[in-house]
Formats: sequence, structure tokens, C-alpha cells
Amino acid sequence: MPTTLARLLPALKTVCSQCSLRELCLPMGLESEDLKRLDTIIDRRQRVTAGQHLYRVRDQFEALYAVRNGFFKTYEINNDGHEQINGFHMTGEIMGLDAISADNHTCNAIALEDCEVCIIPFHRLEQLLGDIPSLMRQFHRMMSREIAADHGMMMLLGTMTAEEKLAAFLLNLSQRLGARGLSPSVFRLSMSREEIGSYLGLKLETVSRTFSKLQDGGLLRVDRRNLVISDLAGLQHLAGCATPAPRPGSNRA
Amino acid sequence: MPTTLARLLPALKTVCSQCSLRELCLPMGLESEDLKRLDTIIDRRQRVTAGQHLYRVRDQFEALYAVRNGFFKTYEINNDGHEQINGFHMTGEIMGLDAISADNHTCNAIALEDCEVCIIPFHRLEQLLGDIPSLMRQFHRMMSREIAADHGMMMLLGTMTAEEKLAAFLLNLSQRLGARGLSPSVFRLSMSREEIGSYLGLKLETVSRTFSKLQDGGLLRVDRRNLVISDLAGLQHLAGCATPAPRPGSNRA
DNA sequence: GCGGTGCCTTGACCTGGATCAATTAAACGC
DNA sequence: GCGTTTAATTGATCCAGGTCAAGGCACCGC
Repeated sequence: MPTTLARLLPALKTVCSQCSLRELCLPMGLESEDLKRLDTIIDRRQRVTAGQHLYRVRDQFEALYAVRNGFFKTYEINNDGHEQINGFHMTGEIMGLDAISADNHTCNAIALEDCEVCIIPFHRLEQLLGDIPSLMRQFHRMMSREIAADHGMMMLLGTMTAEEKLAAFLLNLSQRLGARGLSPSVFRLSMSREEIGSYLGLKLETVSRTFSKLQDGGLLRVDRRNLVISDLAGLQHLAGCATPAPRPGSNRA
Repeated sequence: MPTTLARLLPALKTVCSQCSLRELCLPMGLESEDLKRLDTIIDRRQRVTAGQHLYRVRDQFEALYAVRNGFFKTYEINNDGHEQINGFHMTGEIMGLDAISADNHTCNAIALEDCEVCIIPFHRLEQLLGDIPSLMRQFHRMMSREIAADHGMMMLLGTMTAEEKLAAFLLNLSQRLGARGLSPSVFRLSMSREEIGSYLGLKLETVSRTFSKLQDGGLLRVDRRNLVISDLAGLQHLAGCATPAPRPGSNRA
């Protein structure tokens, strides 16, 4: 058993059927009968303190994780030692989908704040998918959404300028926070400038300069990690208006 | 019905159970009993001539497509009119996985050569997945592999130089051709310099210059679209040795 | 309070790849 | 065969973002 799984808290009994996030997460759209069956396999939570890994590259793949609260990043290190962040993950989002094919995790997941995740044992989930068509549909939607989001990210990395990238990134965060009932215009960044840069294919100095430029343009205010978006339409214009309408469960940047 | 589906050739009767690609494709690892059940839903092929679209953004999503032969690209156009190629798809690879979540295609697929695809009606496939656990597993592996490949692509776009990008791209092609029993060192590129550039986040001039540089370095020979890899190890070194071992059904760059 | 540490900002300069432009060469229609 | 078209190469110049360097400022332990 990987060390990262060692600190299970049996006291934390989860049930999807009682979870306030169920319409954002895997149980979305499930009948109460089927929700109860899901409860039988997703019955454990795990706490992960800020800075701790949930899993690492090459860890045996056993479970998917749904973020219950907190904020994660997933990243890979390439052979130059260069870190690339694949995604930031918040409440209701599923991590680990990339590991299914290889039976091992292909990236690292680390908590940027104190977090809690629901453990979804994958082989039991697959069994259940065969019995609950609506759950299977939702699962496939979530995987597909990840693929589409990654394609969006490839577009961002391949074709956008620093300003466009940062605008798109902040809008995406704003949207996902909004979909969770939080303020879409005033929030705290959980990640450093360097981490934003790693995600967007920029250096931290460029991220910092670009923040300053957007601030000088009156689009937002930043003070360290506190952000206020003051001109949403302006940011959207900058990002190419490519911001899709927020949807429950919308995933990734 | 989308125009792109109009030219069905009923004469082309497909059966997975007879297909030489079955160990690269969706039927991988299936028992003959289950293969027959797959035959009942994947029973049509479609020809797509070079330059013709198989589907376009916003087309209703009805089916996945397995490439039977030929070569496709999938791409998106962003709001600046900038094209980003998401992937090149060859024999045995599945296209359309990104469309499941939205019920509409989120990218365009166009044939770079005369192609033939097998039509996989998605709702019928989902029904069958519930009955055939090994098919479900293989389907999930293929989706997951796409996610992992996209993460690799994000790494490439975010952290690599032009030379590293091109080396990694050519090695990926080489590997996938090799896995299909074709020469991994002598092959013809089906795409233009501009398309390579769009995929790698470079301009066509840079792609051309980088080819020349690799050629001058003795790593390969290019003449228009004909390629000979003469120093595989050298290319791998350049690409950061990040080339995973070729596996059947390995997907995407 | 006070030194240390980690993050962030800003300035000055440099460079990899973009841009603009000219040339060559295959492929194609007739 | 001979224009026309399209793809590719190569050169010259430019600039967005990288790199290097110097502070600044919140936060922490003591």
C-alpha cells in the first residue's frame, strides 16, 4: 500500500447520497436508489494536508479520487527536470483518470491547501458501472470532459500570448468557483506565480509582469494572492471570448 | 444526419472478429464470443477521401470512429482564427472521444489521405459495455490513454524547444508506425510543415529550419515528405529520452 | 523587536522563434 | 510541353518572453 494511502481516517464516513456536492460530482443525475448503491463503494474519505502528496508517478493505480474540499495540483517532471502542471483540481472534480490505462499513476498529485478526498475504488466502480447505466454515462462524460479540457489547454499553450493565457486561466478559475456557489470575481489564488507559470508555459517573472499589465489596464486588482476581477467582459475579450458557459461539474482549465 | 455521414457504403461490411487490426483497436483482448457481439453493432464502414471532413465542430455526436486505414487530423479553430491540431490519427485509433460529454463534436476531423473508418454507434456501444466487462475495461483504457497522451502533449507544448518538439513528434510517429508492422525508420509524412507546426506550437518556417538542422546533425534525412531516421538514439536523446515503450494500440503523439 | 526566508515585483538585457520576403521545386491542368 | 499553383527552403530582421539581477515585503521563529 502506498504511503500516501496510509493515513485513512475511518471516522470520516462519506455517503454520496448525503453529499452537498452530488450534483457537481460523479453522482450527478443519479436516482436515490442508485445513489445508495454508490454509497456502498465510496465509503471512505482521506485527509491530505497542504504540501502532502495524494499519489505519485508510478504508484499503483487503485482508486480515483473526488476532491471533497481543498485544492490540488497534478504535475509531471520531464527528463530535463522541468515541471509541467497538468491541472488544478477543486471540489467535485475527479483525479486519477489518466492512470487507468497504465495501471500506474502517470503524474503526481499534491495538496495546495488542507484537503479532503473521497476514495473511489476503481475496480468496484467499474463493476457498478455495468449495473447502473446512468452512472456509466456520467462517468464517460467526466472522462470525455477531461479530454476536451486538455484539448483546450493544448490550444492555449500552442497559440496564445502571455496575456491571453493568463486571462483565460483566471476566467476559468472564476467560472469554476462560480459554479460552486463562490464568488467568481473575488477570490484567493491557491498557487504561486511559479505554479501558474508552469501550468501556462510561462516563467514566473512573466506571470508577475502580466498580472501588473492587466492591473494597469484596469481589468483586475491583485495583491499577492488576493484577486479581484473588476472587468469581466474585458478579460473575456482578451482571452478571445472563448469562455464556455459554466456547467455543473465543469472540469479543469 | 450530418452531410459527412451521407456517403455510407453498405457494401463495406465490417466485422471486428475478422479484422486484422483487432489487437490494436477496441476489440483488443476480447473472447471470440464477445467479439461476435461487437460485430453486431460495428457493422458499417465509411470511406473518406483525402481532404474530406469526417465530422465538424458542433455536429451532433452519434458515433465514435475507428480508423481502419489512412490518416486523419483533428483540429480546432480558436477565436483569432488560429488553427490548433489536437492529434493525428492512424490505423486502430479511435476518434470522437472528446464529444461524449457535450453531445456535440468539439473539434473537426479531416482525412489527410483516402481513409476508411469503422462506425461505432456510441449508445449501442455503451449498452454493450454493461454486458461485456472486458470490453468496458478496454474502452476505459483507450479513453485514459488519450488523457495521458494529452498530458504528454501539454508537457511538450509548455516546456520543450523547437528541436525537442520535432524530435519527440517524429519518434512518436515512428513508434506508432512500428507498432503497426510498418518501418519505424523510413516513412512518408502525411502532413505539411504547417500542420506539423500547428500541432507543435511552431510556425512552418521553424519546422522547416529545424528539419534542416536535424539533417545537418546527421540524425535524419528529409526530402519533402519522405523521411529516413538515421540516428534513432540521437533523436531520443534530443527528445529527452521520454519515449515510452511502444505498446499495441498506443495512441496519439 | 529582529533577522531570516520565501514569494513577488521590477529593471536591463538577450535570444529562440516569429515575421516578412525572396527563391526553388514539385504537382497539376490543359 | 508550359504556365499556374502550392509546398518547402532559406535569409534578414524583429520582438515576446526568457534570463539574470536587485530589491521589497509579508510572515515566521525566537
